Amino acid sequence: MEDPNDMDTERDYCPVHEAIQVLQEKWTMHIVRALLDGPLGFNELGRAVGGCNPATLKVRLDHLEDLGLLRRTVHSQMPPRTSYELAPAGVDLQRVIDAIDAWAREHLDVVAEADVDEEPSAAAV
Amino acid sequence: MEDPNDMDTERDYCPVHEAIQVLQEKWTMHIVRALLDGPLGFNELGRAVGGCNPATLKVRLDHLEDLGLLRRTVHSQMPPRTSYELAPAGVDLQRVIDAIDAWAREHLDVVAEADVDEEPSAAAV
DNA sequence: TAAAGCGCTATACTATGTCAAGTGCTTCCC
DNA sequence: GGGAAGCACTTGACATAGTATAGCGCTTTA
Repeated sequence: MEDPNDMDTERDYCPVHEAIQVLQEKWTMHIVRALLDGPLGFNELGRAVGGCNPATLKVRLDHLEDLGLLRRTVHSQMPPRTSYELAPAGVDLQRVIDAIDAWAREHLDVVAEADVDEEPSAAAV
Repeated sequence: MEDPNDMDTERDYCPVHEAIQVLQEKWTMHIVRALLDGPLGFNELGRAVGGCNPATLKVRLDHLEDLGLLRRTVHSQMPPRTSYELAPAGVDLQRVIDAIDAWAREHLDVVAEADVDEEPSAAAV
C-alpha cells in the first residue's frame, strides 16, 4: 500500500526517492561502476561485477535500458556481439559512484584493517 | 561462489564494492536520508522512509548499528523511547545522498514533469 | 571433431523482504 | 475506569526477488 515502488501517486513524488529505488536494486550500482570504465559485453559484464548470474543481469540491464541509463547495441558481425554502454544519464552517475568511493575509503578501510593505531576518536562509548 | 557478499577473501577486497553491498540493501539509503534530518524513533522512521515494515526495519537498523553508521539510544523515561541517529560515519553519507539528489533532479525531474520550460541542455537526445 | 565462448533463456530452488497480527507497556480521552 | 491508541518491537506465514544449474543456437579455435 505504502510501498515506495508505487510512485504513480504523484502526491509524494520525489525524484531522490525514485533514484534510490533504482540504485538499490541488487547489482545495479556494480553494473554502473563497471560500465564507467567503458562498454562491455554481456558475459564480460557479469564477470566484471563479481559474478552476477545471467538471469538477474538481463533483468537489470533491461530495466536500466528502459530508464535510459544505458544502451544496448548488437553489432551484426559474425559472430554477433552485444555491447552495453552507459548513456549520458548513466555516465552522470559517476558523481554518485565517486561519492561512495570517497566515503568507502574513509570509513571502510578502517574496518578492513581493524588493527590501525589511530586513536579511537569519538567511536568508543 | 563468486558472490560479492563473500568478502572474506581479501584477494579482491575493495571498499567501494563493500560500500555498495551495504547501500544497496533495500531501505538502507532511505533510512540514512531520513536520519540526516535528525534523530527519529522507530515507528517515526518507518513512516519517514515511506512505509518500511517493522521486521525489515529492525534488521536494517541493527546492521547499520553494527557497522557503526548509526546509534540507537533508549531514553529511560516513562514511557521508554528509543531514538535512532546517525553516527559520524553515517553523517558522512550526506555526500552520497547529495550526489544522488543532484543526479535525480537532473535526470528524473524531466521524466516527472515532462513539460518543463527550462532549456533542454544536454538531457534531451 | 571436440571444446569453448558468445548472449541469452528456462526451470527449480533459496534467500530476502512483507503482511498481518500480537506483545507488554503507557498515556490520552470520554 | 474502560477503551482506543501509540510506543518498540517480535513472530510466523507468505510472496517476491535473486540464484544455481543447465541448456539453447550459434561461431571460432585447437
